[in-house]
Amino acid sequence: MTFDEFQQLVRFSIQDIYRETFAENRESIRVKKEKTAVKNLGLIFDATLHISNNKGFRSMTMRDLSRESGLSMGALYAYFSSKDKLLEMLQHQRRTVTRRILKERINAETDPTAKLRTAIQTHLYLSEVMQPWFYFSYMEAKNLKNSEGQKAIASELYTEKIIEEILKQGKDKGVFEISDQQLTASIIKAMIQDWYLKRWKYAKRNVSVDRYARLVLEFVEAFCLKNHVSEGTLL
Amino acid sequence: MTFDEFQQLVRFSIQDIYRETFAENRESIRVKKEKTAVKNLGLIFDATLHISNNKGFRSMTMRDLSRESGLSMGALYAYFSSKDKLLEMLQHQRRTVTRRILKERINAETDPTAKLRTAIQTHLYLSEVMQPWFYFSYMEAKNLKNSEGQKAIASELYTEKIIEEILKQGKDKGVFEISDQQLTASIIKAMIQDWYLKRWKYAKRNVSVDRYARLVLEFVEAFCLKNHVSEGTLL
DNA sequence: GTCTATATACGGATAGAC
DNA sequence: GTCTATCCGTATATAGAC
Repeated sequence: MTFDEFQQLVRFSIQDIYRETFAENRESIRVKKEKTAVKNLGLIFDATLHISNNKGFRSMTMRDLSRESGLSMGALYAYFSSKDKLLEMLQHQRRTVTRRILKERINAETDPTAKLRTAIQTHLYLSEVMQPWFYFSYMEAKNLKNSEGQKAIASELYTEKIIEEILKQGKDKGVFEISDQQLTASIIKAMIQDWYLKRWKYAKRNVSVDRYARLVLEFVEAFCLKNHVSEGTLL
Repeated sequence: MTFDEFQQLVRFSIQDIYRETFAENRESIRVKKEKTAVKNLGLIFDATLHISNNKGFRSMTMRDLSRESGLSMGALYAYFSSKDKLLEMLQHQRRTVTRRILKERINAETDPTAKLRTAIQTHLYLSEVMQPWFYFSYMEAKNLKNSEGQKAIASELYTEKIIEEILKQGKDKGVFEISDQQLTASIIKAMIQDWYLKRWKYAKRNVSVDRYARLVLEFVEAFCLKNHVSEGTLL
């Protein structure tokens, strides 16, 4: 699977996220006309991610957000009740979408090597489409209050657990040779995360997501595959 | 080299950092008695790292810092002229120490495999001793203003460059088999960083830094070493 | 539905006593 | 060298006009 194929296959757009957000928050959002609401949620989210990812969510003032989104302070509060709620909404949407698509794609595969490859690629491709969201989620996770903070931790462990399970299956079937699935899964996750955490670096160097994915897979393959012969088996 | 050996070998303590900070900022620090100043810088840095790493530097108020450090607001400003300057001091010290020790340890080795092993271990061990500092540096990098922001980026690229150079040497000597040193170095760096970025996770699971280092080395070895035979060569 | 204007509080920084 | 008290700008959030 390449990034292009992924996009054709999954066919989801950031627009869908705005629509979904509106649907899930009909009660609290004071604007009732869907078309307006979805459009403005888009402006708000885009502006929030843009400003926050440059100087931090806490440093972004409501005046900043008002200026960049083109909506007045008053109008902004028709979409969320507080700045913290806005943070929660962004975090929630990112989590929901990730889980749904990851699950969907991995379940489409059967054998461990294919599952592992798909998990890694899908996660990378997803983070490519939603890079600002993933970066934001990671960087602002610790700024969340209690219950939301718990969800952020759970989310971090969620994808790791998925990889761990796949490694375990492969080990049981005798395909993988690993001593510690959990730690191995953690490290694989770290490699995946670097893609959206250091996006600026890779962009500057013209490293495409496909090239990055290939190298991660080569790394993982070299480490996990039994009787690994140079390359190709996992790719 | 194990973590214990590293500590014996390097013999540096966080106390040294406080002393160094005082020495480098004699002019701007209004407190002139070394003993008092070093003690209070310790209290200030510890409190800043503790609070910031839990809810972000921007969210930490001077009142928070005053409470946790045990110094009054007025006293705090005898050690730095503004909250931003405090951020800069922390970033600067972390960078300086890292560079000095990394350079020192790597230059002590000659052949590429030993250099690579030492680079990875030293970085991990350093980040173990100074975990709060490394975490802070990473998370607050984007909150820095222009010139300091540039330094943060340069610092990110610095260690990566070190690894890249080692990989290149090894490739030239025919020891490593890698197609893209730069991207490989990036990924190795990502694995190293995960150790201090997800410290809470590894602590909870009782993963020691030695165990983590071993796995990273196994990963790297599996990928880089020519005619890799199961294990042992790089370890 | 969206705007402007403003209430209210909180944060960084300092003055001046001890 | 350190403290308390306070100044003043700025931030979030809302009231009320349009």
